[in-house]
Amino acid sequence: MRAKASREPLSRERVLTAAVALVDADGIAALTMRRLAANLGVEAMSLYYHLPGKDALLDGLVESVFQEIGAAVARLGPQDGMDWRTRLRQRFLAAREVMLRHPWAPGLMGSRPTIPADVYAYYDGILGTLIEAGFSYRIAHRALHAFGSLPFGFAQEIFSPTAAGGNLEVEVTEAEMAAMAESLPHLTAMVAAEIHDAGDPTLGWCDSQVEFEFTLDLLLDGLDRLRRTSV
Amino acid sequence: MRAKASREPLSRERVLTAAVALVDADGIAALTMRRLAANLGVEAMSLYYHLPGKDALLDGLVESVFQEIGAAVARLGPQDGMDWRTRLRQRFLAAREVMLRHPWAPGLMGSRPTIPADVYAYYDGILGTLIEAGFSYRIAHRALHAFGSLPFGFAQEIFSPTAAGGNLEVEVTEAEMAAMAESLPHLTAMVAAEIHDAGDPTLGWCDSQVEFEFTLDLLLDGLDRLRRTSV
DNA sequence: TATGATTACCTTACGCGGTAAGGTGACCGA
DNA sequence: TCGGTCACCTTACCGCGTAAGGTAATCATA
Repeated sequence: MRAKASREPLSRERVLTAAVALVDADGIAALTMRRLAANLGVEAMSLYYHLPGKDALLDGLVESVFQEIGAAVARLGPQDGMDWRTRLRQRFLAAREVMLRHPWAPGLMGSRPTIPADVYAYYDGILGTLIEAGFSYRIAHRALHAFGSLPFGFAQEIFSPTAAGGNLEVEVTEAEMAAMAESLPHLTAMVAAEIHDAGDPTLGWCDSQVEFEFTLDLLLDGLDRLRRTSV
Repeated sequence: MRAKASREPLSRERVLTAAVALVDADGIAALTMRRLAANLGVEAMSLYYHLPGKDALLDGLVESVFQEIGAAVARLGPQDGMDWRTRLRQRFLAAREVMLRHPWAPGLMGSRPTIPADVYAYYDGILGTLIEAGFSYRIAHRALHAFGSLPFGFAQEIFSPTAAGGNLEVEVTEAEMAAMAESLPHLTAMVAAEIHDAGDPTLGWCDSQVEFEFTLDLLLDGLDRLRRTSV
């Protein structure tokens, strides 16, 4: 603790923390060098002393999220006795909780051209679990692909209203409803059958915890069956 | 055919066609109003007569891709005799061929806040196939979510090098390789076991036709099993 | 045939974005 | 004491999307 720290000096870490806070609060579009600097009580160009540029800032954001996932997974503790399904399930669900705190993360990750080093380590752990469970490398490799974005705690929905903060509330008149029922008979029937009474606003469009776990288990079941038949 | 068309007039369609061509050639980042206009032999502001703005242009790009998918699916012809699995499989694979022609499309779709109307119609067809096959609306609904991006012909990979045209060729020294083997034992073992000798450059990272079909069949198998047991 | 409206495109200009270049003062080891 | 490094700032540039308004050709109508 400094005696008279008239202002705490900047650092890559402080910049990234502020950036995460800014994006959590106002969305990814609000993240500009000038605005981030202002939030830190500094001029825009000062950020360049700690980060090479905007791209590095975005990469740093992704890095932060993965560190948060890493910490969440670490908090699960040792999982020696568990079977592979439970272990992967816990991992993915832990990651999901992190993503729910940062709805902008999926979209950002998808738009980044580089893969953070942490991700490789993360995947290595998943792969280790699969191999240990008796999967061949070939099947394990395909399993990783099949999982897609589940290891990161979200099911990738193509159009995620959260991305741009768009309003989900679409106003539908009665006439439009009737037209919809005609042109989209199955969808309207499904909505009617499900009613799908709102509730938990989660990640993407309609991506609730239930959907997430359904997909997860569907894949885990299928893989387990493969494992038992083909060794 | 006009007698002396000194210059074919612009139109929303012509603009979108040029935009698709531009993005196919130079990537999504190269799509600016000025550059697109220049390609059409016109000033930037002239585009605004045919499109409200850049967002509408991007929406138009997505729309174009979906129309291409629609056309590809239509070319499959009537599928009356087929079972549901084959029908969905054909649909998804047809969509995939379109996506392979436009590698920028997945990323663009993911970043758009709105859902084109065509998509609803497309999903309605898929849903109809599922219901006809005997699925309940509940399971069919979950199946739609489980499919994720497969109906659009791509498996969503989190980090797609195609998005920003990043170079995949990572140079790895021998020392780095050794360090990797230590920190990522399973991944290096898998790569060694698979060798995975390059070949077909497709959509995302390592997303080859084989991976795509593996995931697809894994989900279809799992759903079929659900269908037989629960109904 | 004259004229006013409409169409399709252009000119100018603004604010905001990232960032290159180069300063400036505080601190620090020699 | 004094050069050097550190941490931050000032200024400026270019490219972006686009608001506001202009203009020439075309067309409908009287």
